[in-house]
Amino acid sequence: MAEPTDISTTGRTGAGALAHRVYTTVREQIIRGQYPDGARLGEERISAELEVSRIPVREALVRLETDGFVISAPRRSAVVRTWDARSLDELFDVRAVLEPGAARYAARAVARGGSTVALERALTASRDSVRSGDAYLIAERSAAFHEAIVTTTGSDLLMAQMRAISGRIQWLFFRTSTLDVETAFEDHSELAAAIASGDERVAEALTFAHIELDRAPTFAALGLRPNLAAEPSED
Amino acid sequence: MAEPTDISTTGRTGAGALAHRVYTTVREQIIRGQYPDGARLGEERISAELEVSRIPVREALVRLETDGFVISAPRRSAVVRTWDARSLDELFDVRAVLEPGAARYAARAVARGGSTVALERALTASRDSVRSGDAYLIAERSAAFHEAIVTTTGSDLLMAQMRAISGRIQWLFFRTSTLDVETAFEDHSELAAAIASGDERVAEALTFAHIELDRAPTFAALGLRPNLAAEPSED
DNA sequence: CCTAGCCGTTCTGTATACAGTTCTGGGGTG
DNA sequence: CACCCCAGAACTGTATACAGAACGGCTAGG
Repeated sequence: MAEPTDISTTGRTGAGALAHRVYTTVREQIIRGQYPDGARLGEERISAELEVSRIPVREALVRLETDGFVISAPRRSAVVRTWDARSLDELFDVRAVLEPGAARYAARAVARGGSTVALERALTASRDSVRSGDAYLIAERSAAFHEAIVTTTGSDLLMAQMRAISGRIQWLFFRTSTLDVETAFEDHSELAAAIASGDERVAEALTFAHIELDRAPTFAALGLRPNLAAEPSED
Repeated sequence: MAEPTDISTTGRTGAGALAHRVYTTVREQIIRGQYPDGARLGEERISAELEVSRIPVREALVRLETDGFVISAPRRSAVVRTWDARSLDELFDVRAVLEPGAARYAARAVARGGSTVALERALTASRDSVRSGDAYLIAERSAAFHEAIVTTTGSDLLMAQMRAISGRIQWLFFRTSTLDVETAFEDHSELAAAIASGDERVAEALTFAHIELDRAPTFAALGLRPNLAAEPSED
């Protein structure tokens, strides 16, 4: 069963299908690291590769920019985004704000009779991916689980906010797939249970901890150092 | 002193200027309520009115959709968004998650030596707008103040998250300009002081209270009832 | 050998054109 | 009188075309 691709155009052939296909293709290639960091993504080249005109490519590039995969300046080619410690810290900061709050609302929604099927399905899919050992799939499903938490809140707007960073999260998970995926899955399992229990504070706290405890290992795996402006650096 | 319009294209003539102009124009018209709710925004009609081709109009409509001003389905004209109690509640939910967190990071940034000039400037501009009595200006400056809190964090990503809902906030402020703007300004003043003091918890708590205490009056001013799913409705 | 300025190439920004789909109004029928 | 069907109109999705700006290499000068 094809899950709705949320974005304006579903996967079916027809309206917006081309832009969507371009978006999906380039997005996966970037996540997989097929393009070197900072690679230029000329509209014409992409349109030639995927055999569409430049119009759908333009629309895809706009979405890729809002998703943080490329950076584009006026009159200049879009380039694959390069990540530094600061951007990564910002991502964790936003996650630390958004996801715990979402978990809180999710628990509240469950306590009020909301469904947890999305959460359970995402957890199951995540478990299967771990067993498969496919790093890309694991990253995709893991990011999808975090999205499912927000889905459980039932808020479209919160979901939109989450989607805005979900791509970055998936990218991150793929790049840090050397980390212990088993433990990560157990964390997710606990998290889902907490939300399903309906306890807002536990769900919120656990989500916050899950994210913050992942910050240091992620930086380590990427060979970066957290930009803790707290300690005055002696540069 | 033209403040940088943040988005890819600055206000200056040149690249992206047309799309930006279309975006700004239509956006203001929607906020001011020039279009009836649900009005259809045909690409061709807009392009004719503003004397540009459909291409910049398309790009503007995409941005207007992400900002929540219009809703568009494939092969159908974009329509001005109609707001209901649920969407409004979702907006307040997201604000209650995002803005307190932002205030916390803002206070932290200040405590670590970050600048508060953006905050102070926004506060001053807000005060001036209140004195002017121009409802649109008040709404604009008030929304800008909330953005300034996020600016103070120094996080581009957090700022992007805030911008995604900033338009909705401005729309809301304009529609509820019957509320006591003096009190709102005093709230903002307190908020700025709390952030400037560098106390994370106070800044966070005050922001949360400011938002939540505004929820009920906003609904009342719009003639809606909060969608408190807590109480089982007898429909 | 290195640096600065100029020119060609490449690419984006925008306009125009066409095909397919959706909406709307009128006419016909139960 | 109400409902359904159909044809024309309107609109979006996509392709192609052209103008102007940015980038890269080449040449000239120190």
